[in-house]
Amino acid sequence: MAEQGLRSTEQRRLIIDKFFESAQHLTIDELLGRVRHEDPKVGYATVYRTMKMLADGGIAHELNFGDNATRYELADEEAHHDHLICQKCGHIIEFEEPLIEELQERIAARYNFEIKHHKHELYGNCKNTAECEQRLAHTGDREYSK
Amino acid sequence: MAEQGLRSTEQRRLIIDKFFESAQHLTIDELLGRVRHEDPKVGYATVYRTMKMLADGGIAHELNFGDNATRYELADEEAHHDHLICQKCGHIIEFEEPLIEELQERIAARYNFEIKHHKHELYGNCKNTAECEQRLAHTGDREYSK
DNA sequence: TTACGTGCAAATTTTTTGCATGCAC
DNA sequence: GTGCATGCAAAAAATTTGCACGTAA
Repeated sequence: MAEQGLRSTEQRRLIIDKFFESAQHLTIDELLGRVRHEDPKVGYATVYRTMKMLADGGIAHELNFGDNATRYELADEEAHHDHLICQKCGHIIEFEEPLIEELQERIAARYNFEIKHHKHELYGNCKNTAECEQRLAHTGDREYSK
Repeated sequence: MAEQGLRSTEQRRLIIDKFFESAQHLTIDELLGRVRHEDPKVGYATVYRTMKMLADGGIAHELNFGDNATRYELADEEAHHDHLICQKCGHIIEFEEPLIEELQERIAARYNFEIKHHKHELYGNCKNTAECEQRLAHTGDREYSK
């Protein structure tokens, strides 16, 4: 695990477990909710600190979809993906498109620029309204709101 | 101008003027700085409210490049563009790439999704280090910091 | 005149920090 | 035992809001 001068504490293990096992794209609130299910005494600061740690270490990515809530997803060394975000139900779909990645590189070259990372987010609506409304209803997914 | 039940006040005129004439991508702080050059009594709230108004009206776009500072740019009915952001000097380059837009639509179709808008940001560094450092030095561009 | 806009300060919201105490090593 | 980690509460930082007063229409 993460033994680069980092301590393996009860809380960190719990937070990381919940993060790994979860359906992706959790907010701090959602994550803390799940953590507190198991140990109600864990504080916000610890979750913030732990996730920052994972993000710094490249294990997690910070996401921000414009609803003032930072989300985290598990980083995947192999493949990069981007996101479709439904603005009605909040559903997030991941996509990969090598052609776009290649075009990006071409654009960077055009402007004499070196890309370190990128963010490509498509906002809109699910066309399958039934599924969308259903997801909207059962927002018990969140499990936690202050 | 904007006569849909909106009043044309001294402050709004000043803020909008400064916004329009500026080199794009201003933060609220930068914008307020320029406004206060002319009228030191203008408050944050007015700038926030005015820019929110422009954004709602589709005249300005809100941007967020991950340094906790919302930026605004003039919206262009005609052409959509995306951004390259240098993480050293903060320089922002705009680009257009119809092929990417088309690929996006294809992706949306694949997932039965309707795109309303999107965000495509390439983060990295200027390869022309000289220009980059120079920009970094002359950050008097900001003109205002609390 | 009359309602909308402004400035100020206080309230919110999200995230970070300081510090005494606790626990991993 | 020693120092990093935690929890709490306070601090920051960005944005929003309430309210008395000003002003465009």
